[in-house]
Amino acid sequence: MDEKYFPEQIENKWQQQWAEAGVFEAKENDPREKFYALEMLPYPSGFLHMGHVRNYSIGDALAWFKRLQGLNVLHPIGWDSFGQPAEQAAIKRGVNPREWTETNIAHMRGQLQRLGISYDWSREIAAHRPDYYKWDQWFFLKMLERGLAYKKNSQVNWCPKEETVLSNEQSSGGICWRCGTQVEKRDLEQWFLRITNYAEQLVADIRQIEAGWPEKVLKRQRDWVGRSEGAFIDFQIKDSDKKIRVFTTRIDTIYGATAIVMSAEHPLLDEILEGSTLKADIDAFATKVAQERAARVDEAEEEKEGLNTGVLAINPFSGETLPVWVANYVLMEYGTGAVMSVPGHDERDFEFAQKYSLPIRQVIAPVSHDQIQAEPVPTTAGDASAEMRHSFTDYGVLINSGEWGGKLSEVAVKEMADYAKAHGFGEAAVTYRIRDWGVSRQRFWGAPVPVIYCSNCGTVPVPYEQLPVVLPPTAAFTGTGESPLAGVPEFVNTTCPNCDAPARRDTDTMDTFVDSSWYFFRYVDARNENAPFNPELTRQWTPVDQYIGGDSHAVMHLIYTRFWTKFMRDLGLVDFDEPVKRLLTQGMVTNLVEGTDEWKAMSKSLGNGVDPDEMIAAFGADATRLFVLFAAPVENELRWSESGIEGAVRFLRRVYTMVWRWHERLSNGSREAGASEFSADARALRRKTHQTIAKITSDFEHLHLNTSVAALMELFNQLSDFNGDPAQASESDVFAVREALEALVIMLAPFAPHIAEEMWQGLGHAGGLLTDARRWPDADPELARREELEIPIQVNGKLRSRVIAPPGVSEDELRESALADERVRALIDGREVVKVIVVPERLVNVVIR
RNA sequence: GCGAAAGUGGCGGAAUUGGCAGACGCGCCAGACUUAGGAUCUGGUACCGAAAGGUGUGGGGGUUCGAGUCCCCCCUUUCGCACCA
Repeated sequence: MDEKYFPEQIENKWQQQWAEAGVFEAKENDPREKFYALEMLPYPSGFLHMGHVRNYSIGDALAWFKRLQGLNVLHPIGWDSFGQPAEQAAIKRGVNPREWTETNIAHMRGQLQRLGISYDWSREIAAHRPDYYKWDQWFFLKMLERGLAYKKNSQVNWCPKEETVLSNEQSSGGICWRCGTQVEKRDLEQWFLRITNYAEQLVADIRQIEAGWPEKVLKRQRDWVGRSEGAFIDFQIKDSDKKIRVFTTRIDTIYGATAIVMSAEHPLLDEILEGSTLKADIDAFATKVAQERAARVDEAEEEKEGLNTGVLAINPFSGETLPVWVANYVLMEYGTGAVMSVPGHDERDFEFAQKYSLPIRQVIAPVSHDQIQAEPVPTTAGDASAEMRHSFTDYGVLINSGEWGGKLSEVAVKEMADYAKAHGFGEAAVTYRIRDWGVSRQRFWGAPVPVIYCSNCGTVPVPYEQLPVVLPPTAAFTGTGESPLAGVPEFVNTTCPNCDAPARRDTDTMDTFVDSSWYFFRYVDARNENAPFNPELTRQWTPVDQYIGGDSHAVMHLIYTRFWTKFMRDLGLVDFDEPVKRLLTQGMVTNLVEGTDEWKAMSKSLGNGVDPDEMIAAFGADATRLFVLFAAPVENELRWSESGIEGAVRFLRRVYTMVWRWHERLSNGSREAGASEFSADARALRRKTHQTIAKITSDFEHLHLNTSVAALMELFNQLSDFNGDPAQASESDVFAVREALEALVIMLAPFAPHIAEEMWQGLGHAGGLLTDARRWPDADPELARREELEIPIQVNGKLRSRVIAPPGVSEDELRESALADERVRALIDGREVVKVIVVPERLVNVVIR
């Protein structure tokens, strides 16, 4: 090692050695316990940003830790390389998406390598290459075979700016998830995947991962699936054989229904209004609602509006006739697109009824023991609108409900659904908010949908042996909204696999979330040409032990990949339900926006970005990574600070200098503890060493990396205090220093691997830190134990003194020495000692009066 | 509006089961070495107070010998959801 710390030199040296020795390449035939550490694969935009650096530094620390602990670690990386930016670049600047993407990947790979992230590059994948997307297509065909992929003409979310279809998740809130543009609705033939078939499992299996996933992610997933238990009820239309089906979670309130309210988009409307003089009005209303919804910019709720259709429906329980309304607050996308309006017991219905003077009827009374009822309970089934100021939405006891009166809501909910089923006008039902996953994209830069349309045979799947359906080299990027592939005759025109007649290919490509739904299974067997992966190998490596990424993927990616895993399980490719055991959603990296005092996520448009390359050049990869991990807990926002990173270099340089001072003495001296006794200082150093080992080892369990770094600094500080002259040091001192310094170097490796390797070598070790042997030190609890305890003494809860006591001191002894303490005696003099609380080995509290 | 999480020095943040609040770092102050210091090293650094001592974990109450930690009310911030029947 050199006397001075030159990060660039050391980092180049070790990056080269690691690559040559292939130390990060995971081997299958390895008997050691496996660990799969995974970070979300990046989109190759061209440049790494600090969010990536944080993500990969966390993952790398864990990967190193597990390797040093002697585990067989799989730590791969790849590229989410299909997607819109490449195509935008093609449209705007005429560059070829493939070349653009490959150039970006090459650049970013270089950046990752300069950061020294310990990836197994031999398993690198890229979604845009035919050897990868072939398997997207393969999975698509499997879905098709099993009826999980289907085509339907549907209203889809359309982003006018990006000229493409978006999934429901991608257009959440009516705006495009990428560009923020107001989303429109369009009618298009689209491929869908039946994720709804798995809705129940997506909720139920959450309990398998509860322990390892952040609750906030699971909550969002539960909300997305939106499971809701209730009942369907059919309301017969008066003087007609048509029925309106409603979904309700509160069938117990059905005697309180005073209207049926349908969505303005409800397909049944046309039928039931046939010949009605109001039809034109209703149509106009429907158009208006659609427009208002599309134009809604602010997030506020619209005022409820509705229109009476003049049609009447019959309440199957009470036989009563109810008016049928349409209203803007009933959504076609949820439930059945129609509700029974129970203003007495539903806030929205209440508001609606108030506005349109519909009757309000109370049919549930609160079950209260001693509490005065807030609302009067009418004894007749009359209109209660005058008395009620709010709806009463709690469960209670049924009143004004015919033969059901007196039953508790909980009971009625079940029995009334059974009754409806027995009489053929409804049944208990579970609905879900989640809808099927629309995967068609009118895009060039994606995996082509492997389907052929033949005028004789109809829709024909591309035979497996003809996969992959390869993208043409280029196309005309007009940005017209039609897939550019439609303008490439060599691609479109083909022959029917069935009858050899001329036929046309599907010109849509798949949503890029398809690529990322299964990519981490491909890492396991990245070069397999005959299958997406070998199930034997996935059995060895998956599920993923720890997945790390931003929480922006809490719903889309992470729900799709859970769905995909369940599908692969049904195909027999994997034998578990959940792909990821533990998930960490790391916080954002923010920086001050110039001219303000606001911390915002780094971005080009705000001009507050920090270039990782510049940081590496100025401070080194090790210091950059160390700072990123030290500056904040991994799940918190990380506020960038240039002076903070300087502190990290300072620390590394100090450690390096200390190793330099000792390295000759340590690499020659005896490795035995020797017969001589340890001095008090040496014992204290050893204590700190073993305490630190214990602390960091357990911190890794919860990825408390910031406190691990702090512990390393503490150990170093104690070493500095110990120090002394290496040439004069006794054998036992040398032993204590070696123990501390070697532990420090090894435990630094997950945070700053290059300098750790360099120092390890400097301390006289050949062959690098990573071998098959378990190198992580073990904490010896005996050595970590304190020799004497400083026990705080409180009087009436206030700290007044301290006494020194040996470990294992008895409660009586502690009490005695506390009461004998001079300062305590002065305070209790002339007062009555009420009691003395002794917390063994920790604290004494003398209570006086 | 609903839901969740969080509020600790000038800043980022530490603090097993309630038991010494402020670890570690940044910044700042003083000193040393220096032609110089935005390098390095040493020491100091919650607040008030000359000191003794007192006060302190968003605010108010409570439980307890003892509360950053537990309970209740309120305030603020961030995030998520937004008519889900």
